[in-house]
Amino acid sequence: MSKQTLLQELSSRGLIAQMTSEEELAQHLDNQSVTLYCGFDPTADSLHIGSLVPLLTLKRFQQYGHKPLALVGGATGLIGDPSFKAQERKLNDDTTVSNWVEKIKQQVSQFVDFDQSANSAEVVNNLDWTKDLDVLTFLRDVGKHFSINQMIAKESVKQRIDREGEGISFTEFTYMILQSFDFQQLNKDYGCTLQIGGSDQWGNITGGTELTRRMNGNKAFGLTLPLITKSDGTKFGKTESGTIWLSANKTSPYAFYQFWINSADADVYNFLRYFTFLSIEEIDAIEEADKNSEGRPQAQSVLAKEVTRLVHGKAGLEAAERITQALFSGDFEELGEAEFEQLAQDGLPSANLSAKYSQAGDVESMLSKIETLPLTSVLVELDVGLTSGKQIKDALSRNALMVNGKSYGMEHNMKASEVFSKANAKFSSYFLVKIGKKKSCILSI
RNA sequence: GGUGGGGUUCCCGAGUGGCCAAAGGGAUCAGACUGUAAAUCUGACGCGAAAGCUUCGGUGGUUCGAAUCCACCUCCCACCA
Repeated sequence: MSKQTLLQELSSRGLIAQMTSEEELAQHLDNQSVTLYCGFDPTADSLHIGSLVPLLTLKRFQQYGHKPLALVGGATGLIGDPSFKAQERKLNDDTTVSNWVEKIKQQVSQFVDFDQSANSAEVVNNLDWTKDLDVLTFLRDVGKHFSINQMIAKESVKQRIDREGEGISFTEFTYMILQSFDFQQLNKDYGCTLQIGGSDQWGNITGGTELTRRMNGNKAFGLTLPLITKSDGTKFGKTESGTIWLSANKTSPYAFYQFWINSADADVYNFLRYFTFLSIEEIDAIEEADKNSEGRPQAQSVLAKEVTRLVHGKAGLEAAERITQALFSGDFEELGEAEFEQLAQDGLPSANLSAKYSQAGDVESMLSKIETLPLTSVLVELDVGLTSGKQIKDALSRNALMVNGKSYGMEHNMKASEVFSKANAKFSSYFLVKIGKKKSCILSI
């Protein structure tokens, strides 16, 4: 690793949005191993790729010898962060949240090292120090340090307050105080002097540095990461099938890999800087090479490969590549019988027709059953990632429904039994169904 | 508690008695062109293969006919107390 400082590296990756007292922070980080933290609130049973940048940044700090604390918001998750949210959010009940906390703890753990060395990472839960805090103590010892005037002036809640037709509850308004209290607490217990987070967290973070100064008399720092944006202005991290999650149960490694491979040219080099540990030089080299070559850039596949490996490991990456290879680079004719099984296991949606449409599970009665059904409803009922008959109808009307390489049109809609006949099946039992270019599934009979 | 303003299909947002499954925009999907890009063009976008069916916070009512009018309820917001 070159003799660049951490802050220089972060900045050349475009990973710094704002920081408190830059000069002092640079010194602080150069002179010693610093304990820093970043919070992750449990708003679902998994984190999504929006949390990936802070997670990886924690690791970058650790690589430079600093000690990361990953805070899971068992307490703050019960309240809900109002920062830059247009609307008041629904409260989740405490058993749900504590379930989520457990899952997220695990997830967070895979991104930092717990090697027990001096800068070994730790996971903490802010419920541990807030659950026994009583209201009066909180109001007297903590609340007294906050000025409402300042709080309502913060950009993160200002638009909520100003916006016609919306308001903010005291509960959410207090979120900032809780998060500030976390920082102060970690400062006291772990000597934590730096908090990082998304740029939407700036207000909450500076609240924490202030409180730490007032309550503990210690200097603390904050650093925020940029909001990841896409060149076309649409929201990063969402696709038609919804959010891209880090959990393999919610977003398969294959789908995850596909998400990255579909990055726009205008974004992909930035994403390489944000989401991978490739050096700046390597990334620049890729960009240069792509510029000089005709046709398809290699950046997307490098990105997909790197990030998928980070999140889903080697096995997950291999599965994703196997499916991608089978579906996109030419002919599936070369797939062997075992590979059909493998694709289903690797995360391509799959279903068994006989099991669904025949009580005895035999092919004959299945075929006679689907004889009367339109393809559109068969494919939807099989629950292989096709949510609406409209999608299929649309594909049929353009002959874009491919079953084992053969395309079908609207005239086949009432001929499901013909399409899925034994004669058409690969190895007498498999169908690779493609709807359009990018949606596929495996059916067996 | 009072006064006023609101709740429309994923989101924003038109629509104030029939021509409304409901304008427009965004997002999304598909096709053509491509590189599983971008841009552009085309189509879809409540459910349904279709005939048709179900919607405009809820329940009742007026009417031949209601997202639109009336009553009550409910939730949200602002201001006042």
